Amino acid sequence: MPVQDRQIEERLAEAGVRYTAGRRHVVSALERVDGPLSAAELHLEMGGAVPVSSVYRTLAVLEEAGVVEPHHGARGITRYEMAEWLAGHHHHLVCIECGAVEDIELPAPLEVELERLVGQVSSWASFSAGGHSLEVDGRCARCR
Amino acid sequence: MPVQDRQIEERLAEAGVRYTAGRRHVVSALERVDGPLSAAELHLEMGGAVPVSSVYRTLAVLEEAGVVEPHHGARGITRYEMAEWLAGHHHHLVCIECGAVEDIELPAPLEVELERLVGQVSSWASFSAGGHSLEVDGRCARCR
DNA sequence: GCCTATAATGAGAATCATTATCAACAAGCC
DNA sequence: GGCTTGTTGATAATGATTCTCATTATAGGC
Repeated sequence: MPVQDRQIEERLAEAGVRYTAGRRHVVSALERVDGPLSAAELHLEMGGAVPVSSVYRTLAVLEEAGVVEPHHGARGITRYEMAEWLAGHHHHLVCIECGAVEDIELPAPLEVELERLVGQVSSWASFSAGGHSLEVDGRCARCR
Repeated sequence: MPVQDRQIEERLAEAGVRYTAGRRHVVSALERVDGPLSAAELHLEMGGAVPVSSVYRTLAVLEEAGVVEPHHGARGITRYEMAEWLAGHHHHLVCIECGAVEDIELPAPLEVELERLVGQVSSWASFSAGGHSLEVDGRCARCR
């Protein structure tokens, strides 16, 4: 229904896959919550509507199509959130205790500097730079 | 022998643990290579001298004592490198393909800006900020 | 509407990094 | 020497993730 959904459907079509009910479920759960969610958390968030096994597969498909982005955290847990072009560019506060992640936006001037830097990095190193993300590590309110 | 080793020994003593041969092995392997290493990679780097099981335990001890820092990557793999106070502050190029990590240093002016920002963040969010790290994602030379 | 080819799903087994367990061992101390 | 406590190595257990495969849904062509 929302504009986003159209864009997602298109993106999936380009990738040659369907935008099925299960996949819509996962996407809308990710849109509902802000901050990345793991497969298990998504499974819960959807009240068990989609089995864990399918959540994993769906996330892989969505990642492949560039609809979601992974974020690797402590204890081998991978959390996903809507890709930058859908959710906007932002950075993360990561709790070193429980792995929870909060989104933050940088003041425009600093963001501009970062952009410029990332551009330079690409030429220094033999490295084709894509995105960038600033992670601030610390302890969240609950773990303090 | 090097100054570093003294500092590490002290740090471990403060934590109430010994700086044993196995632990020295792991530390020197981490110092030898630049960029973070996983338990398995360390095991190899040391030619199997220290069994994997002990590598994991050693890394946990070293992390607890603040001698090394973890870096969580794709496929649930955690890589470790010498802590900031031993290796200097730096940032990472992360290959989204193979998970390899290269270290980079930021130009001083940008680093200063970052420091300032991280300080502010701590007050905005109910979050006690510790370190920060900028991750630039892309494809490394080998995976290109 | 009905078939068929193909994509997608669910349940459970398999994999792989990591963690815990526990018996054997070493270091420091009386 | 014996005691206490920290450390190690081998192996079993755990937990997130991936794979497999039989079943089900979907899109097109008729």
